[in-house]
Amino acid sequence: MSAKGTPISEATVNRLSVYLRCLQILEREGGTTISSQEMAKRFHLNSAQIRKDLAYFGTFGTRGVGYSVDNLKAQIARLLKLHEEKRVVIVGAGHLGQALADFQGFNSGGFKVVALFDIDPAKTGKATAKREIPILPVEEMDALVRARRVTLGIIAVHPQSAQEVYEQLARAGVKGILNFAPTQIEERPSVRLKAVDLKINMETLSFFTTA
Amino acid sequence: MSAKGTPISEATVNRLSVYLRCLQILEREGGTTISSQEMAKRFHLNSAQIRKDLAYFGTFGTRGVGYSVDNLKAQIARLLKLHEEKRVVIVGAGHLGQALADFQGFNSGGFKVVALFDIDPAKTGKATAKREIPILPVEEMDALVRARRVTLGIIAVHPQSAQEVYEQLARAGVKGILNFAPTQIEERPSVRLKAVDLKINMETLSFFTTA
DNA sequence: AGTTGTGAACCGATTCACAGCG
DNA sequence: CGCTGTGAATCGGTTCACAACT
Repeated sequence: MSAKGTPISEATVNRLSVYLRCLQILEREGGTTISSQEMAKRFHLNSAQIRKDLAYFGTFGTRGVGYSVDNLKAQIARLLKLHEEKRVVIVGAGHLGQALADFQGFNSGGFKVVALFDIDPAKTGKATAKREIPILPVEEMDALVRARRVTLGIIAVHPQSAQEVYEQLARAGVKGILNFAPTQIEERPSVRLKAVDLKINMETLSFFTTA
Repeated sequence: MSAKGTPISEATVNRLSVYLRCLQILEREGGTTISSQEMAKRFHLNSAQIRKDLAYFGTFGTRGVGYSVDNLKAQIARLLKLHEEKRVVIVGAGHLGQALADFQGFNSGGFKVVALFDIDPAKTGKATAKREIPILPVEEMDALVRARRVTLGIIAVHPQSAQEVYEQLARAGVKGILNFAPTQIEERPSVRLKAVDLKINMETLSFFTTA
């Protein structure tokens, strides 16, 4: 069963990403084969859930043996569409935007940050410290997104500008947007939005904190 | 029913935080009373869910009328334990750590970042740009956490050091930790851990992105 | 009349347990 | 024999729909 039968939940996809990371660790350790059981024990996961998550997408294991680390890693990367480089732009070149631009996780394993944008002329014309990613004026965003076929955008601006930046990114043609501004964005159907709301995370942590 | 009957889910608590933000907007607009119905429509929520979420904690509304914006805001803030200032330390004074230290959301509404820590002597001894939060050597962390009764910690270091920082923060006595390092941390029961895994978020976004 | 607070129904996701296969 | 893949059972969270109340 290769894809279109079941609607895949976000929880399942998050776990695929976790599995991918586990497999990378196993590979670095020289492992070649792993069972769902072993993997579950090693990384505090549930073996039935691993098997079920994978089964949504196909059959990747060998009964009586387990999974080939190498192969499963490649398969999951393909499922997550990380097999070919996805280009990313970030809007907002404050500390957060610069941190994200230089973040290893956004510049490896299928992602590449091609530019940062800002309205402040004091920030533009430079490049980030670590990876020397260019910081450009927002006016150039649309053209660059089209020219470089950028598919992902990150919003790292103040909440007041987040909606406007969302529209601009959507118009330019990105397919997915990660929003770090602590505000609710009015969505368009054509662009997938995912919010990383730090304030909500912090407040939830506060709740579960016992005196 | 004030608290101990039902185990509250993280999803419910996340929504409390959302409700709080909505109420702040309503208050700024001068609203004094709101029904779950109106609030749901205004902010794309579900009215039954609002009522049920609140009902886990008590009865806050008036039948036939709705909720007092002011009162409900105060009640939710209390539930989230934001009624008195919670102090926060951040470990890792890279761009991410500095962005978080100066983030408005971590310096208002019940939170206050008291210090950033780093091992790099080139970074310590200074302060952040916007809020002038002091950057100190990690050796001073334990003492400061104890002295200032810091209850929350944020890990903004490289994944290799995350586990060690977790232990240090736990030993110093913080009650909750937000982890930004893209790695699985081995937890202690005494400290609540919440991970904000940017790589996983990005990969999940990639999955749901249609070519 | 209008809205809350809530038991019941529903729905999706997780876990169990085993048949099927290597 | 061991492990995968999966239907069935279970669990938890969301939504419905209405009785209770102002």
